[in-house]
Amino acid sequence: MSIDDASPFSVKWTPAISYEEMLARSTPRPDTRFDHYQQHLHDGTTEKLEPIRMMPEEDKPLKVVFAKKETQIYSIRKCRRAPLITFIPYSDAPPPQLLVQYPQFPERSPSPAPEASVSGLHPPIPPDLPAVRSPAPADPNDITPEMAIKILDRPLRDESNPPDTREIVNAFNRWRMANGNNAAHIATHILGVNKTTVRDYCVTPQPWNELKYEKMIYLRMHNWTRLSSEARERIWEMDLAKERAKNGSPEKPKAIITPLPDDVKEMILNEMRQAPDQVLNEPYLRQWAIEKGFNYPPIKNFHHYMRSRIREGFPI
DNA sequence: ATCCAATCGATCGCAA
DNA sequence: TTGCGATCGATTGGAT
Repeated sequence: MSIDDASPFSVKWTPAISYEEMLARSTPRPDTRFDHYQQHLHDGTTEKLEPIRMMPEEDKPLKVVFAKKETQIYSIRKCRRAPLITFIPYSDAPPPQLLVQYPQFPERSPSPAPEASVSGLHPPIPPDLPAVRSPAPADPNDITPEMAIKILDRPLRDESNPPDTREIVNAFNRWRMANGNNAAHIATHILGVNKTTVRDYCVTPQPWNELKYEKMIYLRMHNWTRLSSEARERIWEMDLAKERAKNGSPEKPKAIITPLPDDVKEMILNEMRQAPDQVLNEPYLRQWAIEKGFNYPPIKNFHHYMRSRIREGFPI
């Protein structure tokens, strides 16, 4: 199947397999489901394009955005008059295999905001705001990188009634798995941190009121998932890493070092002693942190640090 | 000055 | 072959 189009790039797109076939594969690597797409250039050569996301929207054709690695982003939005991908009904549910990688967190019981927990006196406050309106302009095309930063960093309207961070992570993971899960781009440009850091903070999201400076990561996730898909589409193509590095951009919040309590350190060392020859791998540590109710990143750090000490001959 | 929490980023092995 | 998660050394800098 090939489709002629009148896009600004004047290319022809050749999907090698159908979308249904791609879905049937149910691969846990959604970003590779389109890896057979290529563009045919005027000079007769072809170039493989890497898909970077899918944009499912109700009652609309599926949008797929391609990127030619490290060069230019091609967006189907730019060539609406001739959709490059045939109309495909998109099921909202990601393939089940994807959920295995990002298990849903159980709902946390009532809001942990202690100072605002006077129930019965007031009607229930609606959970935060419905969608990010301001400072986003009506037309997403008007969003500038500077505005995008502000949109993503927009504080909660009501800090005393914070969202459940587990719901934030769930929503964010649903979005990323349904949209190609380009982890590196999401982390670097949308959230402004390394992808390893994002993964670590998605393991055991702490209650909003207990978050320190890393609140920024969850806030950006929160704001991102609540944007209109048009605004997301627009912001996605921006180099926000560059924008954040600019002079005048809001400074990255400084880390607040919180030493692990000694008893927690001792528990980790015990885990390590129980399997002296074996590597305590990250999936195990993650599960352990979840079960114990500890925040994962410091757990991982301490374990990592102790392992290097042990290699240097430090006894445990 | 030292410890080590927080973060980054290069590299590896695996699965598709 | 490719991209991902996992691994782990390196770096930064907060806390004492």
